Amino acid sequence: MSTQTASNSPITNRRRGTIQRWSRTLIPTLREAPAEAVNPSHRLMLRAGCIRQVGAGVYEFLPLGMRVLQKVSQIVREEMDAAGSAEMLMPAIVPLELYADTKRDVEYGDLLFRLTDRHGRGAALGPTHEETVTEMAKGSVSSYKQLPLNVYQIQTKFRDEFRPRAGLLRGREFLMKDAYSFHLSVEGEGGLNETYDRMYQAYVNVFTRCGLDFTVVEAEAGPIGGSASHEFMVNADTGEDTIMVCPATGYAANVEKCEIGERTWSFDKSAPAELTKKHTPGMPGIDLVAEHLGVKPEQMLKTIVFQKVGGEKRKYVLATVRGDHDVNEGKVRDTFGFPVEIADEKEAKEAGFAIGYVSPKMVERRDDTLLVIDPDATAGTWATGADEKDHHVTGFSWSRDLDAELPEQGKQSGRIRVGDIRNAVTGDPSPRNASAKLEAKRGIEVGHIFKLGTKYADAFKFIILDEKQKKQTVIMGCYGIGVSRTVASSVEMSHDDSGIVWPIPIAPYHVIITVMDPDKDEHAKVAADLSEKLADEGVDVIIDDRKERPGVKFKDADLIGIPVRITIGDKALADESVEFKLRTDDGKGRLVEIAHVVQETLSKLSNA
RNA sequence: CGGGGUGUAGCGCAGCUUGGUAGCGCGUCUCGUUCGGGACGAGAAGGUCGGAGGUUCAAAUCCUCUCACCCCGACCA
Repeated sequence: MSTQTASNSPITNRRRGTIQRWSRTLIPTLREAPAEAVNPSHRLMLRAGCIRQVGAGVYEFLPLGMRVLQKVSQIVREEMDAAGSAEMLMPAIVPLELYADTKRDVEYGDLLFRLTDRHGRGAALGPTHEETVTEMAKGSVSSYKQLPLNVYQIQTKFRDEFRPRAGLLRGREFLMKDAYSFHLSVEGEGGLNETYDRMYQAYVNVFTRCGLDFTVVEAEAGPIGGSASHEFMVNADTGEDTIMVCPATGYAANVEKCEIGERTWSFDKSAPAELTKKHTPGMPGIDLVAEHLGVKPEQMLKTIVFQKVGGEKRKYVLATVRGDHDVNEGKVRDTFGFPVEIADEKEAKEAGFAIGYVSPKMVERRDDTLLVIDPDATAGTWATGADEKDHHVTGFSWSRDLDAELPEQGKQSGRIRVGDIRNAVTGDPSPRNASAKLEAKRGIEVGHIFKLGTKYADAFKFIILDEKQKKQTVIMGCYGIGVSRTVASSVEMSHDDSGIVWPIPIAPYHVIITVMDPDKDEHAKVAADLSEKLADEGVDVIIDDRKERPGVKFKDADLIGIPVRITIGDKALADESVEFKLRTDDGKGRLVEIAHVVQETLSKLSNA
């Protein structure tokens, strides 16, 4: 064992590496993964002894997993500090009174873990901390001279997800970095935009340093408008999110937000087929009906009933897209400029909508109803609902069968409009380059930056005087990174049949020294000497000193994914050498003279 | 919250239909032989069969209730 202390100097950041012995830490690797683990990251992190499940969506980090979590946290910390954010720590327990003004406890609903203390006072385990930090800032920032301000914390967050899944990817308890900034202006020096751009760059730095393959996408716009929100997505086929990418321009957006390039449209006047009513019992869904009628989903119209949010009288918005497309609520909202939500089924039925069998013709029967049609759902004849339970029609033509004024290109103002209201799909024209086509990819959201504006400052009446002695509501931004999710995403992105392949910057150890025979003094001595020298250079080393057969150690080394493996055995030692192998190399590695191993390791760790 | 499924040793599973002393593989411990990609032999430890109630001479097995976990969907600042 080393007698040296962990750090060489109290004032430099030069960090001495860690030396750990496998036999003296806890890395319970498994040959078989628990049956419930389906995702690669979940399976492999369990098998590699990184984590263990304690309850639904609740995991403990064992020493190996903890080291990765710490490495990611440290990178986040360094980049946040460098970008001018100051670390702090807020409580996990948030008194319910803090939500009194924002009503987010209601908004969150069951997602909030609630608790009651012995005095009957209500509190929540913080799912995020906008309220807490706004209250904190309001109480301690009283002058414009203290702004801009940017603070962050790395802390466990709690969300009682309906359905936790995929191990660390969607847990009910997870480690998150959340930052909050405060400003008096959006533009200019010290403004929100400046900090937002710095956070954007800091996030790019963080995920690049973590060795992740990621895409920054535009996300649902914030209240201030413009490109007010970005998500950082790790590229992985197993991701839950769909992102759309334009290969020509680099434009990338979450499918929920992705624009679609210009599409031509017209209301075809030809009507080759007659309008015929068909009995389609118990078939509200597109697929069933299409099969029953013998048409393809893309020959059908899908009409979704939305209702205006707020307002005294119910106002309905019909959104019609082609049967194989999905309506995008945000785009429907933007068409008429007021927020909408899917209509309450019971209420809509009472109002006369045959939910499941609705056709666009409902717009001509009701004055309180608007209609928006996707360009791809215009020309041609269609199968659609008959506005009557268990019935559909075929041969529907807009120009022949709708007794209402249809919009024309470039001239839209009435109750019926044509516009982009659906989710983009692969092959759609890019919004930035008419001749390029969008491609869909899968991603895992690991970071999200957001311009909040005055939402929280308004709620908390966080107002301070500017230098002209004018009252200004403070403008805020918030910036999140899912730290534990980042760890899991890395495994999703980087693994093979043998196990995890950690990127060097977040690997729990940089080097594993596999000692073939720990009982042999020579083996043990070379391992000890090498590890000390590597640690002096800042390299983290684990010595596999277990009395196991070589095959077991090799398999485990691959499973836990350490980037560099140094094997100490008789054959190599006879040549004053050890075997040197990268996790990504095949075979048993090549001989490197002991005198050159440190050099070789450093060079591989810094170049790879 | 809707649909489907599973709870038996640390992990993976069989046994349940047809009630009758709780089993297999891996792992763990001991001894021996082995020792460069998850060795072999012999022996051992380890389970109130998720929990509660019921039926029965007898329940892992049948019945009722309950809890937990997983998967699909809906949901996800």
